[in-house]
Amino acid sequence: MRTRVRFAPSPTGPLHMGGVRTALYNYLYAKQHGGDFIIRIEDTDSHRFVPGAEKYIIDSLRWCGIIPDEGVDENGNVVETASPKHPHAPYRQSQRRGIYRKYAEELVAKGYAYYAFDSSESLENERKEAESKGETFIYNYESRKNLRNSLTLPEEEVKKLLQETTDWTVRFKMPENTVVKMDDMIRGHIEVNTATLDDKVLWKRADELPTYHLANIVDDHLMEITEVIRGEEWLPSLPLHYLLYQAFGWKDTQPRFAHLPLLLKPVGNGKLSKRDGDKMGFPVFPLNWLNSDGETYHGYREDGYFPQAFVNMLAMLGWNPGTEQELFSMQELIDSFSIEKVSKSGAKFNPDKAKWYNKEYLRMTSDSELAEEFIPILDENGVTADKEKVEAVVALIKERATFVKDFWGICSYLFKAPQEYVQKDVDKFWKPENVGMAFEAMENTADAASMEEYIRAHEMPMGKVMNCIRLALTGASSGLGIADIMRFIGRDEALSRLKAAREKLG
RNA sequence: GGUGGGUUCGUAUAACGGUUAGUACUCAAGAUUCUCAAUCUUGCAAUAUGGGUUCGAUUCCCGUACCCACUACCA
Repeated sequence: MRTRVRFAPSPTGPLHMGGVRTALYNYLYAKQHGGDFIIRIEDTDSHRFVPGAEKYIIDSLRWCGIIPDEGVDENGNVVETASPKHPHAPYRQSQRRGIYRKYAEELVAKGYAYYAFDSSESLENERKEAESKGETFIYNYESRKNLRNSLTLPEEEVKKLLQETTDWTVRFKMPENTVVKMDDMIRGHIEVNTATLDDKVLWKRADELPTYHLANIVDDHLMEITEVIRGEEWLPSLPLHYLLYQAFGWKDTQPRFAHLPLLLKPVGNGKLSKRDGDKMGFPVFPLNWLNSDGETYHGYREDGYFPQAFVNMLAMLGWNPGTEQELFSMQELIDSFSIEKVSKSGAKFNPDKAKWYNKEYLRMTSDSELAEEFIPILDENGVTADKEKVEAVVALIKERATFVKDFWGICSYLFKAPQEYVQKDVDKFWKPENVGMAFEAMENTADAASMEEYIRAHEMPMGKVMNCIRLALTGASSGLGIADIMRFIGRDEALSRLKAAREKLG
């Protein structure tokens, strides 16, 4: 049987990095098994729909190199009409609404579900009432006996209500006392007694849409999904899903399940939320996202991360191959991924490690590619330089940077004379005797190499003289080697910077 | 509250019941260099807790503590 997995996001906002990781693990699993990775948009909650979220999700996955085989076309659009490549279209549940009702009614006919006529207000009242007594209201085998549904109302009235009202739902008739035995690819065997579960709504007449549970099971079945890999927040509804497969008689083709651990905040307790990023200065989202109230949330892409670094970091958050390898290309991830080695506990996200990954990828990127990314930044700073020269600069500085955007700050003095000098360094190195020696050494030599020889030959203090020169050339006493700097700016420019410094600093 | 899941250095994790409990990030020190960064070396630092099973438990079982999720006509 061909492996088919799906990523089924809800377009209720930007996809955060935890969601990207879920998609990634699905993708890796599919590719490793030579199967299909499918995208399905679960937009059965019309109230929470956020415009742009669907496109954001697909764009994010594309940026990460997570390309769906089915559900989304080459242009990044969700497929709406069936074709050989996308036989299960449409892939948006709101556009599949016609198919779910009959499945809901099939369950009612078989006695696995029933019609419920309680209004949301009356249920709200039940909840409040229970709460005031310190109890929790649950719609289950006990309470349904006293509520308005097709189990309690006379058949005549049920028929009438079904036809004349639109405020009813189909609820799953949770067995009263049955142990559901389940298996999870990550967590192993799990058992739950149905006595603690409630009668979940499966389908709503009001908008003629299924809820997550029904849509999910029906679509996974119709789309021939073989493994469901999703977040841990779904583990509590796994018994319901098992029971639904059983009720439909789809037990033999039921997918296997894997529930991924959550991504947690770097410090403190709780799961990673979009606010954490702003508070602690790291992105939570793959791409920038502009909120409806004008607020922008940072994305890894815009903050300067390489998509491969982001993906690599994400892959290692909750999974590792059991070896000491940390750097993986997408293909290597595909080859070595295994769902059994995914850890069971939530992982605190570590922003430092994310930066480390980017630094490693920066080093692995060729000077030529980095130069191409750097040239526009040089442009912005009013510098035009030919690519060959930029490549040479990049080669010198790439080990000192984490992001390409760091480059300018590290090497601007190779293109422009410093406008100001770091006071602390001035105090330390700009002393009359040092300045005198610096001038003597530079004026009497033609290049950096001979200058260094001269300093040595005349037994001048190398550190003091060089740092004095560096201060004049770069504006600070830290940075590249003097020889490297002078190779780029030339001896004459160096001398003129020395003179300029003497004018400004005395 | 109830149900389910989880718990190895600060963080991510490794260790098919037998290891001086390993690695990476962070941090600190040293080496190196004209400075800084990089690099190299070294160091700090963990099996939540109490029982049990076993010759032997980080690993298996039970209790406790703590953390997380779920408990909607949301996903």
